[in-house]
Amino acid sequence: MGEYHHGDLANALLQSARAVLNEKGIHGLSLRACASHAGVSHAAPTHHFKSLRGLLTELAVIAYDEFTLALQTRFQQVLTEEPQVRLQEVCQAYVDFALKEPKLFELIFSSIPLDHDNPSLLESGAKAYQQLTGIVHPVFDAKGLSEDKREQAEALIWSIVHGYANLLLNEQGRYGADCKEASNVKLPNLSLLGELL
Amino acid sequence: MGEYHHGDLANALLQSARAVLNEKGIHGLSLRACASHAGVSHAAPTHHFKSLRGLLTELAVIAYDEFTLALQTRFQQVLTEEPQVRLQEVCQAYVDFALKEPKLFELIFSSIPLDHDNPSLLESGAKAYQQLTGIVHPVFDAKGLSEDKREQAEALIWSIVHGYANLLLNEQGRYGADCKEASNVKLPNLSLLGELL
DNA sequence: AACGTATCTTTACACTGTAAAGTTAAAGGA
DNA sequence: TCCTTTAACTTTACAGTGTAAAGATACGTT
Repeated sequence: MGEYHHGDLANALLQSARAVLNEKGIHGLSLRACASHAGVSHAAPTHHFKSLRGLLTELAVIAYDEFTLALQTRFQQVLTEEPQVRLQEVCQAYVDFALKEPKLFELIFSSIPLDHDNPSLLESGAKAYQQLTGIVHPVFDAKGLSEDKREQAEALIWSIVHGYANLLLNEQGRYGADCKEASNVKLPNLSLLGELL
Repeated sequence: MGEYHHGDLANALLQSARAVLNEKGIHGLSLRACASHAGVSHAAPTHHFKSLRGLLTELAVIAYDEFTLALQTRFQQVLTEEPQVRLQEVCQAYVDFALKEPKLFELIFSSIPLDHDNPSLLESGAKAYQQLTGIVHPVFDAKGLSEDKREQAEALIWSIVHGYANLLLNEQGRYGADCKEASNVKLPNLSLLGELL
């Protein structure tokens, strides 16, 4: 806890990593760039995170936590207790997070190699998942579905949101970041599909 | 067209790239590994593809074409002309392709840097998109929707499929490739949402 | 005060993409 | 046939990367 040369380099490096990530993108991020950004030697990170993958994993934990918090906060801000309205609102929060923190979102939900057996990551990931299921459950609970059908329905719901966010980020990555005036995109009302399918 | 040392190195390299991609994954693929796999010097690819990005871009073109073909083929195999049934079937083909060629799917739909202004890529990408819209359109055509609503509905449909495929690949990448007995996953019937939302 | 240890730096190495120059083979014209 | 030009590679070289190992330094503890 004492102050060495730097004080709390681990967190400083995570912050640097986040900065570099947002500036250069995931594929432009390098361990040495993070170190340089934090003002330390290029081998310093190795001591705090075993490897680049280790650093990215810890950053993913932060991402998961912020993600969960964003959903939770939005959920609590909804005035109604109508499950359907709450779901729609949290789905919108899901999309909003993806647009507000595209790189962190990508870090979590892409194939970038992380330590997927890291306890912190597992815990934060589980919490996020738990948060999600806790929100969809009430929507289908009262409808008297079989376990099977309910799981299918939940999978479809999250597929919509996740796919929507992903496709948005794809467009954004390819045709410029402001093609949709970022973080102001409205997810269509899910009930629209109810009328049509 | 004449035979030099190799004959058609460009295609050989693409094939090698595909092999390496499927074996080592996208983040394990290297230009030098492709060259070595094709039995040529490490700098040979540069002459045919400007860079690694160039090679991946050409491989993405192949991926797009196979993707489009897969959807098209499935579409034509459907016996009914019922738009809704056809849609479900093509959506299943979408998911099947993602599971059968996860690396190619990832190559296309992830943030891996490609030459997104490459004419071949633009064309193949456009054809894929055209194939997709051509299939959803009939589903909503007869329903007398506003232009706006129809676009929203289409976006939601593709979000479902795309998100479903992505989430599947995520699971697969993390918890082993055979956690769902690959390429045998049934996309829930979309009409399920119609009953519930 | 002195030792041990955590924290960082220096050095080193294998690997990467890519540029540049050298080499070889095919092609085309006199 | 010979010569030139050009395409298809190889060789060499260099900057950048992750990471391991050893050296230096300041802190905490006894």
